[in-house]
Amino acid sequence: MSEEHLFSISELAAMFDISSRTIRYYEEIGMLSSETRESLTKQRKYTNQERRRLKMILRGKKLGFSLQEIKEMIDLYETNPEGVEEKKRIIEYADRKLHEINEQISELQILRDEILSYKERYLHSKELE
Amino acid sequence: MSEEHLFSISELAAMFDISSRTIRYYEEIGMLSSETRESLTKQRKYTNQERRRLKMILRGKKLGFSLQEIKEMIDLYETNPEGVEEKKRIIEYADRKLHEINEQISELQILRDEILSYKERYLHSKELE
DNA sequence: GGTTAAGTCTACGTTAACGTCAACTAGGAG
DNA sequence: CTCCTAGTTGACGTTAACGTAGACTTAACC
Repeated sequence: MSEEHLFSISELAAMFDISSRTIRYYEEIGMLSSETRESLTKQRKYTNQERRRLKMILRGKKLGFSLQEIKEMIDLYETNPEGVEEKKRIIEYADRKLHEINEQISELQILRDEILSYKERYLHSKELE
Repeated sequence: MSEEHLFSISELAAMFDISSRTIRYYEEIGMLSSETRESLTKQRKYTNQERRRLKMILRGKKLGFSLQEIKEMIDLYETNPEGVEEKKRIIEYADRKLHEINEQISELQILRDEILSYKERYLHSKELE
């Protein structure tokens, strides 16, 4: 519809501060598709859709998930399921992930509080100043 | 002081559901010390202190930190610093980590909300039932 | 006293997630 | 036409975080 801007590989790389190789690697393992190749040049072109996908991947990485886990999540996210069985499977997967994430959040909060109280104890020991 | 129970390597491994090799590896790279070796047998023995250290390492891993990052944090945690300069350095490090952790928490919350709303949309599409 | 269990050390193997390099192509800029 | 830039496809290299296998020791059990 809209005049969709297409990104080159190095544009995307610069945008997210990663290497082109990384992007090609994600394609290699099926996490990104460069549907749109400049037919003559064979150069990869990325849509906004693909850019968002990449962003999701990188967020996942920042959160400590492996590329495989991220792939599962995104694939699920983009599949629309056939039949009740698969729907159930997806819901269960989502619930498992939600549980994981909640645990991760509360452990991070604990860690944060530990660091905070450590820092406080630390600031109040003025022997050296 | 107290009759401290000493753990064997496989006790610890079972306790945290990891391999003995993993524990030896952590020692190899200086993240764990088996101070106390059974002098005759040369077998590693771990104190409660070491057990807690291991627990911290595994928590760090669950949260997506690399062993190196975890090492830095724990080392800092267990160092008591010499001089004002080092104190400042440690406080700054703590603040950076706190910032990182807060970001990670809020990104996880966003991810959680996304999954939740995805799941909701999903549950309310009854076409297939 | 022979076997089994638990541990030790050395050392090579493995997987994920890229880095790096070489050889090639296609499109402008001068 | 020549050079430069940006991109392409192999293919081999690298690092973290262990796995695995072999050869040996010590304690324990029958």
